[in-house]
Amino acid sequence: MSSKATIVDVAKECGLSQATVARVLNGQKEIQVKEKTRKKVLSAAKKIGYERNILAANFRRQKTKSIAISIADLTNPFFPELIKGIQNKIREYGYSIVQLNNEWNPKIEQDNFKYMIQSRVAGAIISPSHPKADLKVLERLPIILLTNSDDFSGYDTIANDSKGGMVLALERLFELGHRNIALFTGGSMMSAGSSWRLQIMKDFCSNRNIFFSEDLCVECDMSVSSLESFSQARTAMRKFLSKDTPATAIFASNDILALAALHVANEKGIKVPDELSIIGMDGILSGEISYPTLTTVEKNRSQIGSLAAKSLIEKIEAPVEWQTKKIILPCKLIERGSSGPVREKK
Amino acid sequence: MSSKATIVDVAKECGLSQATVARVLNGQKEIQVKEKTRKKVLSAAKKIGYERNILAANFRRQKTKSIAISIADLTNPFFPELIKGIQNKIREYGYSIVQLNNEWNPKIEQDNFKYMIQSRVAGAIISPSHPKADLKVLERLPIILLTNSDDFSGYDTIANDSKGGMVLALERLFELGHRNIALFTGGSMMSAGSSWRLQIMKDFCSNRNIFFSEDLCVECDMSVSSLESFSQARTAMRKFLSKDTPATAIFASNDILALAALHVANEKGIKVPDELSIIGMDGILSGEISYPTLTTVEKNRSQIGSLAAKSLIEKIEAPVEWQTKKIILPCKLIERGSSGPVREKK
DNA sequence: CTTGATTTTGATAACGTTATCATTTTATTA
DNA sequence: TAATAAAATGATAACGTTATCAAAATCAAG
Repeated sequence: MSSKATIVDVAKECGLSQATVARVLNGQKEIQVKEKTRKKVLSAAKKIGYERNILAANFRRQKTKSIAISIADLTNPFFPELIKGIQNKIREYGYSIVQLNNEWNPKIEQDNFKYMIQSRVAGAIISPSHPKADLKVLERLPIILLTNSDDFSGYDTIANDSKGGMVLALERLFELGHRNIALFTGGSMMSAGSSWRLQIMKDFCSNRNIFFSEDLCVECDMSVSSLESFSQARTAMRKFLSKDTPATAIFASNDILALAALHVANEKGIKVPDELSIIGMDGILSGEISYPTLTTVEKNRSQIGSLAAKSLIEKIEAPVEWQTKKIILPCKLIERGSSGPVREKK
Repeated sequence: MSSKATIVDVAKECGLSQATVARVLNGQKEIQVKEKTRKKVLSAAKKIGYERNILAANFRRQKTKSIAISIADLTNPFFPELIKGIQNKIREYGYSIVQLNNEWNPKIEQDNFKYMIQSRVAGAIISPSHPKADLKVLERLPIILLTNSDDFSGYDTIANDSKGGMVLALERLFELGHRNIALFTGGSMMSAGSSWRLQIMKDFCSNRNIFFSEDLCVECDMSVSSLESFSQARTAMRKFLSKDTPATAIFASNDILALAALHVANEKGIKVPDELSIIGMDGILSGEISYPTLTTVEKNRSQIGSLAAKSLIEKIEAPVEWQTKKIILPCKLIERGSSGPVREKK
């Protein structure tokens, strides 16, 4: 009986009607109930050990206060902070999180979408794991996508301005005197071969009239575990160095790649930043504790999470019409130990 | 109407009874229904776009297929892999995850426990954020604790053998010729001042008749963000070095501390491992990509997650009696770049 | 065929809350 | 104080499934 007490039992206990008891106990706005009866109900509830049955409440309302988070891989250092941001925000509104990973598997991702619908989550924050993710199933569900890919026009999206961030890094390197900048990109299913990065690089170099060739460009796969892409990137870096390209700086499209480059540089006795500057992108923990610490273009994941959550809840609770929003947050260049002015080589 | 079709509608559509339709659609064991009617139902369901209402099903059964995960801080590098392990296991059984963080706040933790009860999760995997966490609320709920603290006797627990792991590291250092080993401990609310580590250290040294003094012992707070404890540990390391203690090796009770020591060593031009060996504990990503890479006593978080999930599901679905289990998994010493034989100083 | 056992289907009552009214009590005003 | 408005409470019908039992259809064996 301990966990089975219902509002009916409470009503019996305190001699009030079920309806009144419900009004006191269902945590809604504190409307129309006398202080005296409220106390009566509360003490009766406590006495018989009543615990609210959220299952029944959700069922009756035909909606939950859960929001789903769909991502590829939680061990990607990008996500935990993001989720933390989401969590801290939604706690204020009384929502909770259903965590759905798909391990880059489109089938699982699709199943997760279906689950969202069937379990009547209130909304979802989705980091699509491939560009053609089929969101049609989610038609009526309020969702926010974490992407700035053009493949998802018509949806609400939040993401950092990766392009702007990249330019930020390149400009700073230019300012520091670097005229031979290599580009390390992490292609993934989402970024369609990173071609836009290459384009930005080309534009940047031709605008400033500095040298660039495809030899300065290294590509690695990111649709794998962080460790694996680190390993791939190290191999790529070694190969890159063996070609003796005259780069004085490297811009890497994420911190894992940058740290791999840094690692190999340390290994080969190349002084960073004196002989080689390295700038990454993301702002993960490992970059803050590496030696030297990694200069990076930070994406404020906590802020993205928080904004995504806020936006989503607004959308969920929006009375009628909702204007599709695309939020693009600026990146921030964080200068740490791995970048500096260009110097004469050796 | 699109998302509102119920089994009653499906029944009407195919001219069968509600009960029969339910039998086909509720995903239970495929018992007693003719292939012909099954097909009829399925096609009718598809035709009118029926989506199962898990809310109603859960309500009627008075139970869910969700399991809660309660941890302090998702951005602690320890957890994402753990959760991944859990997720991969429970997917097989059709369960999903409700993610509850408490930011080391006992009040939030307690609220989360209450939420678990009220929302009728099937079970929970809990990493208690302080030793006196009040688990009485969870009385009837199947739970598995991720701890090997003595404060939780009577509960099912799974954890790594930290003590054994520590001895593993010390023994290896001894083998490598180290006779002056410093101890960096990360105290947290959970480990009650790390006194047991100190005890092990003392025992180890006296058994092998090597020098140890409390001067070789450094303590930092871990109940904060990883970055913050990294910073604290760096300060502690600098102070430690300034005392010119003759340590040739450091054992740190977690990787963040070890990486902080490594960082400062790099900074001061101390060659690791030639002049100083460093061994950490946990096996986080940052230690795999640092320079040099970090030797560490690995806790297999993915395995713990997977075992915890398996155990929990067994417990949930156990017919009657359940024998309390305490699982302690051995740690594994992973030798990487930060440890080596002792050498003459300078 | 008939009988009895077995499989398949049907009818219907829950599950515990919230929502909608109707009713009673209390407060306000003339 | 009566009349009216407002606030507080009560009665009761859903919500969409699953579980239980009863009824019908099918099968097996004599």
